[in-house]
Amino acid sequence: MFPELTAHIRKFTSLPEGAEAILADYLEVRTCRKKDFLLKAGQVCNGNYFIIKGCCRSFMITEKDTELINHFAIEYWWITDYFSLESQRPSEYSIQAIEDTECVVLYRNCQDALFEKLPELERYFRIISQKALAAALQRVTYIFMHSGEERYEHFRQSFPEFVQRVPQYMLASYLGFTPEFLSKIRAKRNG
Amino acid sequence: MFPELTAHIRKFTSLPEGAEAILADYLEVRTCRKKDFLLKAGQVCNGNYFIIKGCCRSFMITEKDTELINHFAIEYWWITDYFSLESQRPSEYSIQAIEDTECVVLYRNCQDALFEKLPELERYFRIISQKALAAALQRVTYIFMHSGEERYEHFRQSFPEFVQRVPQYMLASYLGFTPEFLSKIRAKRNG
DNA sequence: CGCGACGTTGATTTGCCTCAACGATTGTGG
DNA sequence: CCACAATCGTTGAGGCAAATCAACGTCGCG
Repeated sequence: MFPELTAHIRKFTSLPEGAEAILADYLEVRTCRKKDFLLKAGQVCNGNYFIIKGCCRSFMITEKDTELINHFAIEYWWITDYFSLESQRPSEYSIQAIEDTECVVLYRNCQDALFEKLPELERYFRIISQKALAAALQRVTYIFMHSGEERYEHFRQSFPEFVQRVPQYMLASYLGFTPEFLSKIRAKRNG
Repeated sequence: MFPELTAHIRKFTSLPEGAEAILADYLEVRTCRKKDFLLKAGQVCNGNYFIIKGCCRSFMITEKDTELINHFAIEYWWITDYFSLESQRPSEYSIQAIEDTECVVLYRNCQDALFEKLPELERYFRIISQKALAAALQRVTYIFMHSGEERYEHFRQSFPEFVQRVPQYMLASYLGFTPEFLSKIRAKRNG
């Protein structure tokens, strides 16, 4: 049913016979077009989204009315706001497709029942959350240790294909500086 | 056996009869004095530490030979390096007590067996990891949205008692600026 | 075609760092 | 118990990375 997702789960834990059928009962596929929102700031987040094809971003609006991207997700990544999802309080973030996107949704109101039927998923989400947490902590230290130019260079070398997929102003936002500054970095490299 | 820990677990999930006895089989208490290391950079991290009393920090050494703190933990917080713990590869971080500290240790080589006996712990660690992940992502956006002065002010108001517990140069490191700069912020507030 | 979104470039400003010198406090060995 | 060193915090001068603001070129799309 969801071959990409089950393959991803099996990277981290085993699944019993018949797991696919159970997953099919509790998960949904959702498609959305570029610029559609999976979550709008102010709403309660009610789903966790696993990208099969496409690309999404999570961002918030700053006091100065500019967007600040705190997360991208491409194929085989989950994206959600865990704060809002678990507390069921309004989210400060929006999640938006930046390409036409197809994803598997685990809705919050199905989650507990699914975990009861398939306890291996607790383990799966524990492991990927711990990995994501380690990466997020690492990101903070990386930000403090390196200049904007170094961060861009590092990101470009780590995800060369991804840099082509998103507009520059989004990259700049994710990396924590202005589009003008990114433009100047690029000019210097090529000059 | 570990009343602080079981109370913490029960905040997030239920525990069966006899859970305390099982936990007692798999967990250890460890005490260490100020400046002792729970993990040194270069070693493989083999435990996850739940602080009962005291305070620890996790930090790395930058290229310029200065410390960069990426995490504090006080009473009822877990601290570890999940990257090293799960991959069993050498850690880039050190974890050190900054007060005399007493903690409960879950060693990596006991973890799987314990989770098998007490599957509720998978759920517990999933939930607290997701919360910590949300907080870490939030921290990045907060860093990008606010000046050093605003970050200090926000931290001070959020954790007034904690600001008293740690030396200023550690706070400055955690907040991502120099001790000199923190000193100037404080001078301005009091002036 | 014309408008809005995106990227570029330059001039100016600013938040924070670096370096250096100097008190205050702590702790440690003689 | 004192002397001295090490650690920690403060203050000031000068410098740099990156922001801000503004103007302009280009492309895609309704």
